[in-house]
Amino acid sequence: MSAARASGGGTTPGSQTSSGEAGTAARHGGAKAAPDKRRLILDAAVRVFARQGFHACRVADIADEAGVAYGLVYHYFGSKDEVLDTLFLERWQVMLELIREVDAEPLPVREKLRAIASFIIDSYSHDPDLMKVIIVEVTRAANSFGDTHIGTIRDAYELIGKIVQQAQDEGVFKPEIEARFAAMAFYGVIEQLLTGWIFDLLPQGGEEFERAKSVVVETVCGGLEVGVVSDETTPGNRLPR
Amino acid sequence: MSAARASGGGTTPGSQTSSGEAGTAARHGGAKAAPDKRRLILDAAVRVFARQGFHACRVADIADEAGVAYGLVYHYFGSKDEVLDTLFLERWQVMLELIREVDAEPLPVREKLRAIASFIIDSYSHDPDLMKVIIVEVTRAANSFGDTHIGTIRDAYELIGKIVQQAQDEGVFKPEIEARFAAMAFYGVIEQLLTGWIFDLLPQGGEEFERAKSVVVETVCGGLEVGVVSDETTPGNRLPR
DNA sequence: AGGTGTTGACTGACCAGTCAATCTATTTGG
DNA sequence: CCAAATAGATTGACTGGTCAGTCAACACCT
Repeated sequence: MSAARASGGGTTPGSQTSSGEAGTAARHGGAKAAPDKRRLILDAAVRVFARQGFHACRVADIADEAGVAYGLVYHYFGSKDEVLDTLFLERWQVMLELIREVDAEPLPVREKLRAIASFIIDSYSHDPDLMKVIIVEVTRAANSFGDTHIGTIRDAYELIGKIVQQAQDEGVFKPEIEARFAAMAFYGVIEQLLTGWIFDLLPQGGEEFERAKSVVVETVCGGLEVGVVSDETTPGNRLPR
Repeated sequence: MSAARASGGGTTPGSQTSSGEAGTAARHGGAKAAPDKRRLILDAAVRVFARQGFHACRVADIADEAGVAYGLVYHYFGSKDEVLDTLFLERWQVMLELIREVDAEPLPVREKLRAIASFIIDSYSHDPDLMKVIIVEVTRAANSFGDTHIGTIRDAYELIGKIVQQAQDEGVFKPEIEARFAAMAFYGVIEQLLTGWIFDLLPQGGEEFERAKSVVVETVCGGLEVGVVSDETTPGNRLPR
């Protein structure tokens, strides 16, 4: 939507600073090289949103966390909403790009889906707070933000759907499960795993993350590929009472 | 099977009277019971929360929608939060009950999981607004409500996990995918489908709902059952930049 | 001097929750 | 059989606090 706030600074959406405040030292010749306050505010916002939630936190909390004055937030962003918008779009755009790249390469479906799952899970592994904010405050917020960005979110589902569709055309995936549904299922498994980590319902760690990637691919592809016994004789539907 | 003896009105989605404490005035044995204002308020709240979101709506909106005075909301509920809490618990409790019942019966895993998926999807079909509110405002709200009810939510995941575990013990499901993960995957697929309907990303309707049930069971069970070749090797990792 | 970055006190709107008053039904007791 | 007493249900104006967003001034560069 509106946006256009995309700051002229050539920084690609993906190259965010990774919270690497290690280099507090001035790396810019002079002694007091001004740190990028805009970035500082964004990174602080991630932490605050993740900790308190978007609605529960005040703009002052973001400013405090970033160590800047209240008003500066409004110098760089038009509103509190815009801060969240920026965080979401910045990250989601990178993901869309990756999906498009993966899709373009000549790989078996499993590999493509694995690459996507890996990217999302690695994103979480790399910056859990950011992914938490995106999922909790945007992706699942049917009112407010989810509604605003629904188009962008949909793009991802459709791209994944295209990959599934292609696999069906090639005869690798069963045709009877609609591609759109399958895409949602695939994404749903990933998001639920992240949710499990976010809520501390599942153990976290490098090993778990790797295992999770396999779970996603195994589970979903296993159920979608042809040649598997499907003795499912569509039982009479049992409605829950 | 079916679990007919579900205490009280039953498991059918919706139409439950105020469950629990404040049954007060309602026990009018006669035909035309006085309108239960408490229930009226709860039902109105579902509509308002679904339409505007919990945070975006005012208590006055709920009162207006219910056609009662502002103060009456506080006569029946201690706070705005408590209204949402009540809605969530009321529904989630029914689901937990159903899962326990299903688990207790001697059925093949596929049937058990299908019964659970059916129940949730039928719940959505019967009262989309309520399910939207529960998913959007509670289940995925890591801060605020999600945090409050995390224990109750976890119960559901664990019960499903137990079902998967049992299937693994019986040799029906592969043992190498941890039951907890599989349970999350299963639930994730369902929730994502609901999300798709909520956001209007997937077509809705009786037929689609039935198809969805099959997708869930097919997809997840297909990937979890034994007898499938797992030629998965080499995780080619790709870190997000 | 002029521009960009930065500050934080201030304000105006908004809204959850309170409360005293009013209404309605049920019970008491005369 | 009715009136007064009691208890709960219902009303909506009001309050107290919160907070997003504004703005005038100040700092620092070129």
